[in-house]
Amino acid sequence: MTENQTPKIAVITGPTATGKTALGVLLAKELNGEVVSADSMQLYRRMNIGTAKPTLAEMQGVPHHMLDVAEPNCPYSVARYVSEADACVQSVLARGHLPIIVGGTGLYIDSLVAGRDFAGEATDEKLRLELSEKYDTLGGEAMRDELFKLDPERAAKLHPSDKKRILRALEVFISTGKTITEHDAETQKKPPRYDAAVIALSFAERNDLYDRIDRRVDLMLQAGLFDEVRELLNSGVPENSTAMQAIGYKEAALALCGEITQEEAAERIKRESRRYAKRQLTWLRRKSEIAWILWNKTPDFDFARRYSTNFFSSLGVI
RNA sequence: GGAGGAGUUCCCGAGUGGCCAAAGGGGGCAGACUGUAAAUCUGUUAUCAGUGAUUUCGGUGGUUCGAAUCCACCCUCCUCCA
Repeated sequence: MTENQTPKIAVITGPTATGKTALGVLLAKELNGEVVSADSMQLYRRMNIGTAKPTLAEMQGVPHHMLDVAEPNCPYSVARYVSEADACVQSVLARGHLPIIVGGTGLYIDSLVAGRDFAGEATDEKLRLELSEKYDTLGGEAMRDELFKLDPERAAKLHPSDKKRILRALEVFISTGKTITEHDAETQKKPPRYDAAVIALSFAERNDLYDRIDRRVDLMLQAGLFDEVRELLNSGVPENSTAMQAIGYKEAALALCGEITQEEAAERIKRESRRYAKRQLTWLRRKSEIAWILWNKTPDFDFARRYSTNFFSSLGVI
């Protein structure tokens, strides 16, 4: 009786280092699922240690999608993620399996679930560069004023320093003739692509999360993060590529070229990871429909498995 | 033992009589977020109270209408001479 309903899928998210990968595999095994990763950095090939990408052993035979789908020297985007990940989800559904979205990139998950459209076809690098130079010479106020004439609604929401968003809003208008506000309104009108049951993992105490992050960074360092980054750099991945903006990678790159010590790099990686986790929490906290599992000191996967299963079945996902 | 120098709010660090709860940076906390999102941007950061009050600038006294800023003594640290 539910043939034409919005497909139901499961989502496991949460800040970094909370056990999403492990829980995803556990649930996939139990619920006949396949994992679709929602991680903006794990999708790059040859970036394994620093992204905490699941190893073959950790995957335990569970199919994982959206891992290793791009070269580190090519830019990726939400738009591309949505179309590729959506194809994966569809194929999982076609196989009669449960798609389990696992990852911490909030924007990717939201966009995939909503089936969001993005304005414009491909990015026009030349236009982007032009706008960027204009911004740098004229300043944020002037550029925001310019946007105000085209799209006052969006301009009012943006801070003059918010270069990326001001430029994107301008870029959308120039390349499509429509304001980004109009685009947003249109895509918001569409019904969600999927009916997602979202579980978020975190720790009851912020300090426990932070301790875990620190410990994991130490493990990454021991596992050879610096070597991994050196290889990427040697293979010609530019330092300003999107992939190299990943936490752990940019700091390691600085240490490798001697700008900072390895100790300093290690500290920065920890600090940036903690901050990242905080931003992830900010993103997730405003979503009311999320079911949170808050670890007490250390993950309890047996509890999480039962809790998640109950939650999914109560929502008719399984 | 002698001669200099320094101790500032979570940290670094400016501040030499009122405009100082104290620049700036870091860190923390909070927020935003629709084609770079592990990115980017913003706000806030002594305490209590709704424009006010209270406690801060190593310690204790003092000068002054008024001190982080001046004086005395004390404590701690650094450099140099012995």
